[in-house]
Amino acid sequence: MSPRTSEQYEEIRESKRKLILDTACKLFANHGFYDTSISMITKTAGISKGLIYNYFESKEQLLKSLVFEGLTEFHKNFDLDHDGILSHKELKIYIDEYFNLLDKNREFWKLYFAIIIQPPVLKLVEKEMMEFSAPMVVILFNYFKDNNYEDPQAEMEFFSAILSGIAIKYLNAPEYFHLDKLKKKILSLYPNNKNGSTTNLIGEK
Amino acid sequence: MSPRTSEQYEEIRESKRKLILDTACKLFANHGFYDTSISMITKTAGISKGLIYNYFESKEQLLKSLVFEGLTEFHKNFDLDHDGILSHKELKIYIDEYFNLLDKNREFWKLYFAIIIQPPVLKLVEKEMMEFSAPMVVILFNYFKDNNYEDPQAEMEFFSAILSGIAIKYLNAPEYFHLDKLKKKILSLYPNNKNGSTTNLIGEK
Amino acid sequence: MSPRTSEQYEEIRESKRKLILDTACKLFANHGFYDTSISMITKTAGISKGLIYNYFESKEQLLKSLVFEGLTEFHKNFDLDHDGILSHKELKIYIDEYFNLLDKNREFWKLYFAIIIQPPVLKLVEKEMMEFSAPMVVILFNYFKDNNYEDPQAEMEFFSAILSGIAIKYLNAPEYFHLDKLKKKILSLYPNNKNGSTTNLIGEK
Amino acid sequence: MSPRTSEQYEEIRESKRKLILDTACKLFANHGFYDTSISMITKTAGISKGLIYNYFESKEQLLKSLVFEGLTEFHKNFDLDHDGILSHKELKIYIDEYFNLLDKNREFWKLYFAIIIQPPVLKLVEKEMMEFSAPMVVILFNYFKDNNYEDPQAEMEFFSAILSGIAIKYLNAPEYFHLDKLKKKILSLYPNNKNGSTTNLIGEK
DNA sequence: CATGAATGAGGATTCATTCAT
DNA sequence: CATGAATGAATCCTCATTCAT
Repeated sequence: MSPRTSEQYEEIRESKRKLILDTACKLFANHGFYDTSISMITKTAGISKGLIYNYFESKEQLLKSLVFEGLTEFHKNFDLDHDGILSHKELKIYIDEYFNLLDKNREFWKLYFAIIIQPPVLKLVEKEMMEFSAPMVVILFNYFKDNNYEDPQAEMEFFSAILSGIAIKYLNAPEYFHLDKLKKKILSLYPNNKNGSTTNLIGEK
Repeated sequence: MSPRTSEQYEEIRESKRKLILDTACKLFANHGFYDTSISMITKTAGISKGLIYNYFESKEQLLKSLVFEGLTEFHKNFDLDHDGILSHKELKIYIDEYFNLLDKNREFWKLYFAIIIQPPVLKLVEKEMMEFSAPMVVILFNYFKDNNYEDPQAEMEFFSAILSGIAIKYLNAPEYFHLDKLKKKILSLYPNNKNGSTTNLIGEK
Repeated sequence: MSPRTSEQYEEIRESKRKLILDTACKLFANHGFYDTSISMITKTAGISKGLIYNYFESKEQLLKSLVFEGLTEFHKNFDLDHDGILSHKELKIYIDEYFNLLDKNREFWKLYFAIIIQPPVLKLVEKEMMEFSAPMVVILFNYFKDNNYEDPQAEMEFFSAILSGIAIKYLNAPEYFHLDKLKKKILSLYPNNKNGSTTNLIGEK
Repeated sequence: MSPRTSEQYEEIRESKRKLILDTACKLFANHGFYDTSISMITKTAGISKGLIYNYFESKEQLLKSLVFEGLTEFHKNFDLDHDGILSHKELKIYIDEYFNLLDKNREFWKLYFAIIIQPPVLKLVEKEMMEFSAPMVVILFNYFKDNNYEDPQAEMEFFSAILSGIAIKYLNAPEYFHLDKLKKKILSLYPNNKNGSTTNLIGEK
C-alpha cells in the first residue's frame, strides 16, 4: 500500500525499457523499420500503446537508441586497451569478436545494415554512427601504415569491405555462408608481418 | 482525325515506361521502397498519379520490373559465351564489368542492396533474384573447383562477399572508396593459376 | 474509297449501340452498377474506351437507356388493346407474359430490381419508370374494382407484391423456384369472376 | 490518474459500436453499399475516419456484422419454442412479427433486400445469410407438409415470395402500401386447417 | 506508472471521363 | 467513326501520436 521506493521504480523502468528495445530490435530486423508498426511492438511486448511513448519520444528515437546501444556494446571489443593503437593481437581479437557478435546478435546486425543502406533512415542515426566509426577508421589506417602495407588507405577500404560483405551475405543467408571458414580465410590475409614484411597484399613486387 | 497508329502508341508507351522506371529507381534507391510514395514518383516524373497504373499493376510490380530489368542487363556480362563454364578471362571481364556497372548504375545497385537487406521487400522480388543468382553460384563454384582451389565453396563465398562488401561501402560513400584500387586488389587475389597453382588462397598445401 | 452512305453509318451506329447496351446489361446485372466499370464494358464489347462516350453521354445515361428500352419492351405486353381497360383475358396474358419475360430476360430483371431498391440509382431512372408504372396502377385498380373485389386498392397492392416477390426470389435463386407452379398458383388466385363473384380474395362475407 | 477501468472501456466500445452500426445501416440502406463511403459514415456518426477501423476490420466486415445482428434479432421471432416444428400459432406470430419488424427496422430491411439483389454484395454475406435461411426453409416446408398442403414445396415458395414482395413494395413506397390490410390478407390465405382441410391453396382435391 | 480510444494526415489504388490524333 | 493515353478526385485503409482517465 505504501508507495514504491524510487529504486523499485527505476528497476521497473529499466526492465520495461529493455523489453521494448529487444522487442523492437527483433521486429525491425525481420520486418524492416517502416513495416514494423508501434502496435506490433507493443502487442508483442505485451504493453499498451501509450506506454511506449513513456519511454521513447518517437519511433525514430527508439531506433536511434537501439543503434546507439548496439554499437556501444560492439565497440567495447575494439582497440581493447584504448590506447589508439591497434596491435596485431588486437586486430585478431577484433576480427574474432566481429564474427562472434555477427552470429550472436544477428537481429541487431540485420537492422544495422538495413539502416546504413537507406539514406533517410541512416540520417536518423548518422551522428551516433559517425562517433563510433570515425576513430575506427583512423586506428585501422594506422595499423596498416605501421605494418608497412604499401597503400594503407586502400588496404583499410578493402578490409572493411570484406567485413561488411561477409556480414551482409551471412545475415542474409546464414545457412549458406560458413562463418568459421571465412574467418580463417580473412585471418590468413592479415598475418603478423609487422616487422618489414615484403609481401603485403596490395601489390606484389 | 484518325486515331494514332499503333507504332505511335508503342513509342509513347515505351518512353513513358522508361521514364517511370528511371524515376522510381532513383527514388527507391535513395529513399527506400516503403518511404517512396507513388505520389513522389509521379510528381517527380511529371505525370498524373493514375497514369502509373496504366503501366504497372502495382507498386510491387513496378519494383519487380525494375529489379528484373536491372539484373537482366547485369547478367549479360557474366559468362559471356554462355557455355556454363567461366574462363579466367571471363572472370576478369566479369569483375571489370561489375565495377563499371557499379559506377554507372549506382542508383540501381543502391536499390538492389537496399532490397536484399529488407526482408519484406526481398520477399517481393525473391523469385526474380533467385532465377539470376542460382546459376551464377554454380558457375562460380565450378570455376574455383576447376582451378584447383582447395575449398571451392569457401572461395566462392569469400569472392561474393568481397564484391558485395565493396559495393555496399562504395555506394554508401563513393567519395571515400576508391574503386580502381579495390578492383586491382581483387584481381590480384584471383590470378590465372588454372594449371596447378600451389598458392591458392584458402590454404597452402 | 468513296465515303460510306449515311444509311451505312446509321446501321453501324445502331448495331454498335445495341452491342454496348447488351454488354452493359449483362455486366450490370451480374456485377452491379457500381461494380461494373466502363473499362469492363468496353473490353467485353471489344471496343475502345472512348467509343462508348460516342454513344452515351455518361455511365448513368447508359443505365437510363437500358432501363427505358427494357421497360418499353415489357409494357408492350400489357393492356394489349390499349383501351385503358384490362379484360380478364388480358390479365391472364399479362401474367403469362410476365413469367415468360422473367425467364427470358433474367439479366434485365435482375438489373431492374437492383435499381428500384437503391434510392440513388432509382432516382436516375425514376421519371422513366413512373411513366410506365403510373398508368398500370390505375388500370389494375380498375380491374379489381370492376370485378367487384371488396378492396380494389388492397387487392392491387397484394397482386403487385406477389409478382415482385416471385420475381425477386426467382431471379435470386432460379434453380430453387419453380416458375410454372407459381404461375399456376397465382392464376388460381385470380379467377374469372367478373360477374358478381361472391368469393373474392380480400375478405369472405 | 489511473487508467479507465475495463468496465468503462467496455461501455465506451459498446455504445460506439452501436453508433457505427446504426449509422452504417441507415446509409447503406439508403445509398447502397458501394455508394456509401467510409467517410460518409464517420462524418455522419461524428467520429474520425480512423476510428471505424478500431471497431470493424473493414467495410465488408461492418456489413457482415450488420447483417448478422439484424438477422439474429429477426430470427428470434421464428419458431418460438425452437422445437423445429412450426405450429399454426407460431406461424401467425411469425407473420405478425415480420410485419412489425418491417415497419420498425425499415432501414435494416431495405439494406437486406438491397444486398440480396446485388450479386457482388450478396457474395460478401452469403454465408451469414444461409446459416439463417436454410433452417427456416426446412421448417416452413414441414409446416405445409404437416398441414396437408398438396404441394408443400410450391406453397413454401409462394409464401416466401409474398412476404418478400410485400416487403419490397412497402419499403420502397411506404406511403402507398398498407401493411395492415396486406397482413390481414396473407393471414386469410393461411388459415388453421391442420386437421384435414379440404381447401388448401394449391389445388382442390 | 499504464491504458486504449481517438485523431487525421497520408498511403496505394480505381475509374469515369477527356482529348489529341 | 475510333483509339487509348492521360487526368485527378475519390476510395478504403494504416499508423504514429495524443490524451483523458
